[in-house]
Formats: sequence, C-alpha cells, structure tokens
Amino acid sequence: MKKKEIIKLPENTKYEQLVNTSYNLFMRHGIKRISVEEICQEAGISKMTFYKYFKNKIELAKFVLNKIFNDQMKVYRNIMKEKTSFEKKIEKVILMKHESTEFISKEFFNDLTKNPIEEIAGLMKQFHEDSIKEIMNDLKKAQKKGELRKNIKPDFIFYFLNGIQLMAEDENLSKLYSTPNELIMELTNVFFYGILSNKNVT
Amino acid sequence: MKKKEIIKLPENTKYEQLVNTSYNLFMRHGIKRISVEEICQEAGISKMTFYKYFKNKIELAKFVLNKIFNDQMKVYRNIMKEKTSFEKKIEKVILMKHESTEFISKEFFNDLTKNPIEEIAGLMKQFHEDSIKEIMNDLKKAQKKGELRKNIKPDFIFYFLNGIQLMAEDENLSKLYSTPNELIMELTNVFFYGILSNKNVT
DNA sequence: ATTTTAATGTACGATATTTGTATATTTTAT
DNA sequence: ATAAAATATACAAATATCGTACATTAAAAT
Repeated sequence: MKKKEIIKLPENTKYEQLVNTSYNLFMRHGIKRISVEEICQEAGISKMTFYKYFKNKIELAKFVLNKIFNDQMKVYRNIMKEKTSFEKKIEKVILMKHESTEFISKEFFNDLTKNPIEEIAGLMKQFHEDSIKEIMNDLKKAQKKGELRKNIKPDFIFYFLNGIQLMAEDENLSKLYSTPNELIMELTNVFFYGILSNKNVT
Repeated sequence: MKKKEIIKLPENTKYEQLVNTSYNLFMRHGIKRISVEEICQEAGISKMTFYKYFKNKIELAKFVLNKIFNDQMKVYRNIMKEKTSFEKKIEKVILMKHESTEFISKEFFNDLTKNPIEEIAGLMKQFHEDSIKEIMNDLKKAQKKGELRKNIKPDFIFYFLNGIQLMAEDENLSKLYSTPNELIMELTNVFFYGILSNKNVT
C-alpha cells in the first residue's frame, strides 16, 4: 500500500511559513548560501515537513522564483492597462523593475547569473523569454499607435533586449556599478528612452 | 632554515583588500556563511596569501571585530569630549550606536550572539566589558557633576547594562522587533533616558 | 477511547564542501 | 640572473549538508 499522492497544498500555515521564510532568506543571501536546515529552523518546521512539500532546495527555489516572476508580471500588466501615455507607463515599469530588484541582493543575482544552478538557470531563461514576448507584443502595439519610432524593426528590438540581458550578466560591465540594480536600471533606461519616438522623427 | 617570522604587515594593498572585503562580507552575511575561498576570490588574492596574514577565518574575524570595536569607541570618545550637555552627548552616542549597527545584518548579529563561535564570543564579551567600564566611568563623572540622579548606585547601573546586553540576546524579545537594531535602540533609549536626571529630582 | 493522520526529533550513511598545506609555477623587483 | 613574493593547482583531512528511516509525540477523526 503506497501513500496517497494527493497532498492538501495551500493555505497551510506551515507551508506558507516555509515559502515566506525561504523567500526572505534567498533574497538576502542567494540560494547557494542557504541550507535546508537553516530554512527549517527559521520557518519553525521540521526537515521532514520540508521534504513533504518540496523535493529539495532547488524545487523550492524554483517555486519561489516563479512566485516572484508572476508577481512582477502582474504589476507590469496592471501598469500597461493604465490609461496614461506610453512614455509614462514605461517610466513606471522601469521604476517597478528597479524597486522590485531593490531587495534582491547581489548574491541572489549572482546565484542566478554567474554561478547558476543548472535548473534555476533554465527557469530564469524561460522567464526572460516569456517576459520578452509579452513586452515585445506591447511594443509592437505601441509602434502601431505611433508611440515608438516606426523605423525600428521588431527583430532588432528583440535582439537588443537579449543583448541587455547578456550585458547584465557580463561581470566586467557589472564591475562599473556598485550594485546589479544600477546596471540593470541603466540598461533598461537606455533601451526604453533610447528608442522612444522622438517627436520629430517619423 | 625556517622562514622568517617577521612579515611587513600594514599598508599592503593585498592585506587591506583582504581586510576590507572580509569586513563587508562578514557584515552582510555573518561569519559562518562566508568561506575562506570566497573571501579570497572577492578580494582577488590567493588562498596562500590569506594564510600568510591570518591563521584562519576566525583570526581574521577577530581582527575585523577589533577594528569595528575600536572605531566605535573612538567615535564614542570624541563625542564625550565635546562641550555640550551630557544629555546631548548621550543622544549622539545613541544615534552613533544606532547608525553603526545599521549595516550589521541580522545574520552577523546572530553569529555573535545566538550561535557564536567560541573564540568570537569571548572577544565580544571582552569588548562588552571594556565598553561598560569606560561608559561607567563617564557615568560616574556625570553623576558627580549632577547630570544624573545621585540616588542611583553605580553597581545598579552596571548590572542594568549587563541586563540590556542579555535582553538584546533574548530571542523572544528580539521577535518583537523586525531588526536587532530596533531592539538595541529601544533598550539603550530606555537605559539612558530612563535614568536621566529629572530636573526636579535631587 | 481508539484509530488515523500529521508533524517532529534523532540518527545516520552518503555526498559535497571547506580547510589548511605542499608543490610547482609565475611575477616582481633588484 | 637571482631572490622574494604571490599565485595556481592539487590534495587529504575535517566539516557540513543532504535526504531518508525510524521511533515518538500531537492532533484530528472516527
């Protein structure tokens, strides 16, 4: 007789405790530095309970990252729904991006880019592509509405966005900034404001 | 033929690099979480060089803590030398204490109190006693000058200060505050302002 | 009250990481 | 060219972490 496969998932206090504390710990110290036992201690649960909900630390990290990503995209979509100018929206998005990465420590960022755990790296790539797709869509719409220069090819924008991602991962470039946030902020800034339709350009 | 025992210590770039980066890493993550290799990588030195200057991580940590303590005491003494009212000085000291612990992460604090490495704990105790002694002295002086209530026994103040230290280490008390800083701030506040001479009291 | 279920604590072998040192190589200054 | 200082690499020994098994306790359901 095997054990039941169905586990009542959410709304569980222990479960939420686990997710929340690991979220905080990961944010402050990255994934590598945090041990399962530390998470359990901090969350006030036993190790066995941990392994009931998550196969291992990586799975938990993936879940947490998912949460972060989805939360961010939710905010992004809400901003895009607003009825202000495209320029204002972009401004807000940049600000949002900046603020949301503000608690993300250098070590967390490094865990995700420099010495990434294989699985996590894949997840991050997925997230990146998804967000690119969605943003691209919005950009195309904006272009049609004349809020962006018409003479920029969507493909160019796509590769430029990828370039930004790569640049953000370049440690030589990173060295020029005291925090990853600064670099990312700068890059997105250049990206968005650099391609904003000049009022005199067709 | 043994190697020379004398090593030219300071002003060395590598040496300073080592001390500074470890200071930063310790502050952000505590001692336990940081490995020697990580320090070396971050500082851009080899492990061999590390072990030339410091016997091990603990010794380095002790050195760094020493530096922090001495720097703090220097600031304290400078404040005490000023020619304002005792009340104002205390205010400044509290502020200084608060600010100096502001970069000290929760994890660093925990390393020093909750699960302390034996040697480090001893050092911290020493620091604590030294500072108590010095502060006590200043308090006695202030008492003589009538800036503090005369009817408080120095011994009481001594034990009260110890009590503060203990309270700061009590994790049940800590839970009431989001950061250790807040708790410490509160405690010192109560201590200093609670015993400040009421203008109507002899 | 008794049974089921869920959570915990302890212990443990298997891995993985970290430590501190030895050795050979490279760099720097003289 | 030579000596002194720093580095890279490799490594055994010590530690830490992982994931699981088992016995125990706590809570919930019957």
